[in-house]
Amino acid sequence: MAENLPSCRREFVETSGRLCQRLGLPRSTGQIYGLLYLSPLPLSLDAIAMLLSLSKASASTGTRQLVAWQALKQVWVPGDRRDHFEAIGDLRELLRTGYEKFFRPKLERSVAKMDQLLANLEADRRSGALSKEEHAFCKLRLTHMAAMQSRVQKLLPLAEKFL
Amino acid sequence: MAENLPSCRREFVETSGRLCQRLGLPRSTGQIYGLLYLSPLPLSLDAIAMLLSLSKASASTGTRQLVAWQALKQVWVPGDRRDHFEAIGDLRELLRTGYEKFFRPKLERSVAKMDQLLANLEADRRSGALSKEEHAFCKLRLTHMAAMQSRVQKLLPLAEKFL
DNA sequence: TTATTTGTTCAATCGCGATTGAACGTTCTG
DNA sequence: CAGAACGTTCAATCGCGATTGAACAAATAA
Repeated sequence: MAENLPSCRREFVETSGRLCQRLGLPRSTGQIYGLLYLSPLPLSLDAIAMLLSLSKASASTGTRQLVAWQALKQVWVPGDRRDHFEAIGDLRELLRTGYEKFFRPKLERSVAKMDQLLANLEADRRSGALSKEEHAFCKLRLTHMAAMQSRVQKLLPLAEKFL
Repeated sequence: MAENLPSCRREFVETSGRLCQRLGLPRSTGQIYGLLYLSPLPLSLDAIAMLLSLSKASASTGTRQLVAWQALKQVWVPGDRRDHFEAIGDLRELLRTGYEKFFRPKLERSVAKMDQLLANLEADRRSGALSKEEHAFCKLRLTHMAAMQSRVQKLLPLAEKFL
């Protein structure tokens, strides 16, 4: 990022990059979205790579990821055969699809996992690997956790409406 | 983790370890909490390290972290001068303090950052680094984001009550 | 056709933070 | 007192995933 971006945009790129990093996503992805979120004009891959001092490879994978998340859209710029990208500014919708594509599947798998754990618990009891007391204790804790899980599952759709 | 844990507990350790890993926390931390969450008896540092095949150093730092988050408590076991640890089973409270200690400070800093960005925006406008149109566009987007931020800030305390 | 531009893919590298082993201070024990 | 048990700290290492450079395919231009 050695380039001629206004300082507020440079700072925003840095911030959004770090945010993504904290969330466990590639920093470059956040930088790309940050760059385009404050860009009045759509930018080409080359421009993105140059403005952010990223390799073309990173820019390519990053943009495709972001398009898949519907955080960017590709726009056609007359007289230029390169793809151009612009940010989709609707953050609410972005959160919604993020939840759908990211959190929800994970939550559902965690619920399935919990079922599996509870089944395993009974199997261990039958095989004698767990004493009666140990079994009772684990069952209590696991069911408590399962209850919390389902509360979270119910909460998120509500949160979506609230935002 | 080469040890004599019942398979359901071994699996739970693995799962909670991976969960923490996904959340950007040390895997060992999740493993420790998972081990103790399903342990009817408090365990010593040595026992934790052995059962999880972790170094004493990891066990030490992990347990202290978890104690700081009020996810574990230290209990005294008569006739043993080692510290013993047991999990605090109240997950709701755990989430609450996690929010207080982890999310809230981060949110507040992000709000401060947003103010700074908006100030920077005006400075760039005055210095001529931003054209009138660019300034207007960025301001629109940033204020939109600020609004979303404050909605999230209002949501989280409500979510806490819901759970 | 050949040369150029554009974007993707993939093995290799790099950076960052978790993990470790060793050295340390402290507290207990004999 | 010396020696052992226990926990912590810290520099060094290790693992994992982001990032890259190069090779590639596809589309366009000359």
